[in-house]
Amino acid sequence: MPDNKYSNKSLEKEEKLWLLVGMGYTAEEALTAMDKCGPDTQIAELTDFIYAAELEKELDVCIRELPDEEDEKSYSHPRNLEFLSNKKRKLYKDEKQGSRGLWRSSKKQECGTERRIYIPNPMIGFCDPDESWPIVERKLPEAAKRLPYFYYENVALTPQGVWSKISRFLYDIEPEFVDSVYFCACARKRGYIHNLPIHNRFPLTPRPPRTIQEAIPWTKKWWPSWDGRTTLDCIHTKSGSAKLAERIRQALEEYDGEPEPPRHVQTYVLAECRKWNLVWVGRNKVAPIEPNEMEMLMGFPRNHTRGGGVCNGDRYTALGNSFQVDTVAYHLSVLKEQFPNGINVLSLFSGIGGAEVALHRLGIPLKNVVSVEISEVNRNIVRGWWKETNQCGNLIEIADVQEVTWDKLEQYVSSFGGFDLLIGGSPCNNLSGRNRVSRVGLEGEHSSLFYEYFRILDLVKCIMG
DNA sequence: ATCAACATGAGTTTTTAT
DNA sequence: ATAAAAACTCATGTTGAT
Repeated sequence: MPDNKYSNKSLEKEEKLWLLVGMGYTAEEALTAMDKCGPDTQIAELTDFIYAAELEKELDVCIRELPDEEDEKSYSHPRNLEFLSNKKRKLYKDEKQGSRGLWRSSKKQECGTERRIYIPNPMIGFCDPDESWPIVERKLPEAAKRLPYFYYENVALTPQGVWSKISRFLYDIEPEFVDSVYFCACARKRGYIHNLPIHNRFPLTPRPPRTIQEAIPWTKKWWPSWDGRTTLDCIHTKSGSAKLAERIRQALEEYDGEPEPPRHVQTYVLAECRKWNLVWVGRNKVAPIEPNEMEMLMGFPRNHTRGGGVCNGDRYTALGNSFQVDTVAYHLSVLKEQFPNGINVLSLFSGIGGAEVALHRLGIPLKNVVSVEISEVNRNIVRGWWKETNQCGNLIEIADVQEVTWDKLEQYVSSFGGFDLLIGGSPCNNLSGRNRVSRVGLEGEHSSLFYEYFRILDLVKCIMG
């Protein structure tokens, strides 16, 4: 019986080894890395180490083959070689900065085993939100059917190979890519990996507005005819500057006497409005949407993130990082008839409680919710909501995913009989297109916390049998 | 097939204000 | 000192033309 597999220190090593082998490394590579890096090294660091070793081996091959190599496009082109050397140096100097892009592209040709993930267009997911029946039949792998229900989320448009890797970890389940613009008035292109049934889904009611004009009607008065937007782009964590709004106002005022500004001014203004999700709040006046409006668009109750010492900057950050509630609730709606007496939830990277709010709005009673969230401000928001909505169940708060250990989980499972749903989206900082500085992929400083999601899912699976 | 032009991001770093 | 505002950014996929 593998009951105590994780409970003592010497066997933690076995878990890490198993994890790394699951990631596609050889046992030899994994053992060497664990040997050299020490027993307390995190998975992301170990993968970086293996990557660096791999790269060095590749480099040696390149250098040896250089005299014969004439092809300009080859990796042994002097410029690329210089790049590789820099990269290698950088990796050894700063192990956090590991980017696997090059490794993937050169490796792919070699073995060609990486399953390609196709992102659908339109990004509608498995079901049309106006129907309860799937538009595609999906075959869930057998292993995935034996797990507790889980739901994982991240940005859809990642660097290459990220989703195929996430999918490989999460039991080869095909991601469901959905743009929340089919549920509300703002875009939100996200991928979801889950083992929930997909028949008999239903949307939250009332259905949220689907256009800017319905969602923020008072902007209609000032909306110029040449701004054809009917929906907003993705809501993110920062808002446009007042200086920009001022520049736009000045650019437009020059043409006040004319029916509309010239083409090039329209193009400039529209590009900035799209980039920063600006709306029309007065004559020639644009402004970023406000936190209350973001709450409404994202499906949260009014003032969900307001008050209790939460400043505006925190509200923008928290809301920009959150689930779109209607979208997630549509996927979770299938749980309602299965759990009429309520569910136990393990919520990782909870943020402002998008999952909890979605379940609550579906009318699914929350029995025990273990909520893991690093930000104190966000934990306060969730706790405030929990009290305000008079929840009958227990809310257990944990600050750091690393504190979620075998012992703690086993204790929860024995006290309330197991988790019915594990839900969460791991950080996308190193995956998002907004990031021009450290979009280094899944192994990045923040995004590698995905492996914590996987670790905890795997623990829950083992504990619950 | 190939290519350029275009659309689109749950961001990070530096400077300024309080 | 900390918080807000402003400045600074590019990989990736689509489209439509040769």
